Amino acid sequence: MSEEKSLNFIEEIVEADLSAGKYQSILTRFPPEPNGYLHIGHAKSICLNFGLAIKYGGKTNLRFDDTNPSTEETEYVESIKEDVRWLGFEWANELYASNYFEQLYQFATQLIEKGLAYVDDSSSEEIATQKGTPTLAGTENQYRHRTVQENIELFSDMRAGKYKDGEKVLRAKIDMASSNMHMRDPIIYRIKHAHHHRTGDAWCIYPMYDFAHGQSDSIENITHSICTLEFIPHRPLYDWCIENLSIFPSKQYEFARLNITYTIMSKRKLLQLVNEKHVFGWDDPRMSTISGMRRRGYPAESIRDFCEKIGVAKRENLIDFSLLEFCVREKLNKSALRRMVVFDPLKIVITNYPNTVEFLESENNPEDSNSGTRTMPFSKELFIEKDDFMEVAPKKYFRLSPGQMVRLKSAYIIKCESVIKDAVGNITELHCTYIPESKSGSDTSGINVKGTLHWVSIAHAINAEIRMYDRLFQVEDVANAAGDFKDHINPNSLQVLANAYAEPALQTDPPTDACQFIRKGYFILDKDSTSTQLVFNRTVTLKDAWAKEVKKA
RNA sequence: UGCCUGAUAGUAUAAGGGUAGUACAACUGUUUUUGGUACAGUUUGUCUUGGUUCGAAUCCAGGUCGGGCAACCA
Repeated sequence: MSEEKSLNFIEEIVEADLSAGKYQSILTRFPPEPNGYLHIGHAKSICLNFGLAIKYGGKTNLRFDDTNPSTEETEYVESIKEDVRWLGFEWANELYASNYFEQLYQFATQLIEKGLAYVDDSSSEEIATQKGTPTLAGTENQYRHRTVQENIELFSDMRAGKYKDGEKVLRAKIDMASSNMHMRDPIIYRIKHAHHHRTGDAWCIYPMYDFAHGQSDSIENITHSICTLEFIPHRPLYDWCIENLSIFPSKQYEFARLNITYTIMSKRKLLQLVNEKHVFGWDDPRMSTISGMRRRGYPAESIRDFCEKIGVAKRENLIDFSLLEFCVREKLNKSALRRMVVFDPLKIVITNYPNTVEFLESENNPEDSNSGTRTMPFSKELFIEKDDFMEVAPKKYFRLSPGQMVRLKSAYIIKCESVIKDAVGNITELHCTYIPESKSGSDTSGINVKGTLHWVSIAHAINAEIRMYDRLFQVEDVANAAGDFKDHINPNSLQVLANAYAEPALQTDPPTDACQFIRKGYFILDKDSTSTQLVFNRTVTLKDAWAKEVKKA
């Protein structure tokens, strides 16, 4: 039982319960409301719930918390299932709180019969007023003293559709003076003449979260019901319902939700970004949604690894976005195919190279000896990156400049002989010479150069559109920044490069996973690609020590 | 001026009365046909005041600061 990695507080609880014989095995659940797409915060919960079951030999249910028909849709159910599966998890049962509507109705009736629930005719404003404030006790109203029989009939009439929305509610009769606001006779059923995505028009009353969640856990025999910190004040009510209904005692445990710098983690705000067209959709690669990250090229393994690294605790946290990027790079460095793409071209002519084409071999991934090689056409006229040449080079600049030599990756060492300019003095091309005996793999030149550049043969290059993403927000702590969160949107979060020049392998053999454009970063083919136009999303840049050096100067 | 929570490097997370450790970030080097990777190293920390103890991040008491709670949302 003593592993190297220390346990988080929930794992400790589970191990204690198991070793005390409280449970033979554990059952957890992931309970999203189908009113939006899943985001990286949900991934933390998914990894926790499913991870616990895997680690301790239990099971996990996927349960849709669909008790509010006005916000929920089947589209969301489908996306949630896709995202959980993509993350690499399989649920034991696909369930819905709406499966239990009849059972929940019976539970409510039982409470009424025990004198623990009553129908209240007050308006929502009246109920709010009577509730008091955190420092002022609430007051009881006349409806609280209705008889059991009267309540049974009224509740039955509510179900039968005799009342309009808001006319009546069912409340638990607990304590209007409780220091916990949630215990001041919480509403447990409301009237909503709305179409439900699963039960259709069968119901016009719907249970509130507090009367559905715990009971659903209990019905499923969930042993450990894990949720976020804001539900701590609900726990006494969760336990109250289970106790007064005498049903299976599921237990609720709370952990701190995930926050990441420069991003938002709220379904409501994410929906706003989509509706107000600040992004192109739920799966926009800049979004913190699972689908956005998938489209961006983040591997599921990286997201799981990230969730493992951030840990589980009760303290509020704000995780550096760079940790997520680290996880992505760490995985992709090992698995991504290497390719060459020139973003901003500068033509070079190798004056002493014949008018022929040579196919040079280049490794697909130096980190993976099983990844093999590919060939790249090499010719007299090439493109290199404009950034990789400076007419007047500063100290420690290892790239090309007049009279200097560099290696072209997997090809030859070249020397810049002259700079060709147009009438206004713009550099139009470079004339270089190559060292024939410096060919990669059979270099006998004895020359050592500091810089290695990526390149493409102009005649063979194919066109590609590159979409480069940056953080969506400009402030670290978006949720707590002053003003509206939309004031902090980064106006440059997307830069599109319409004409990049890619090596032919990218077209003849399009990669399905993210690949590395050497010296540029990791990129993945986007679904917007067509047979004639490749479109790539930048997943993440490479670390760039030179950029840092330049910044310092 | 209520109730509930929490506080360990810049950010997270361990140490459960006995060496404050790990990861990311930052910074130095070494290696390198990616200024990538890999490797080696450096910097930075127990909110505060008392108490118990041979010994406290850990136990006790007070304070300070942060978060949550008054939706017919979840």
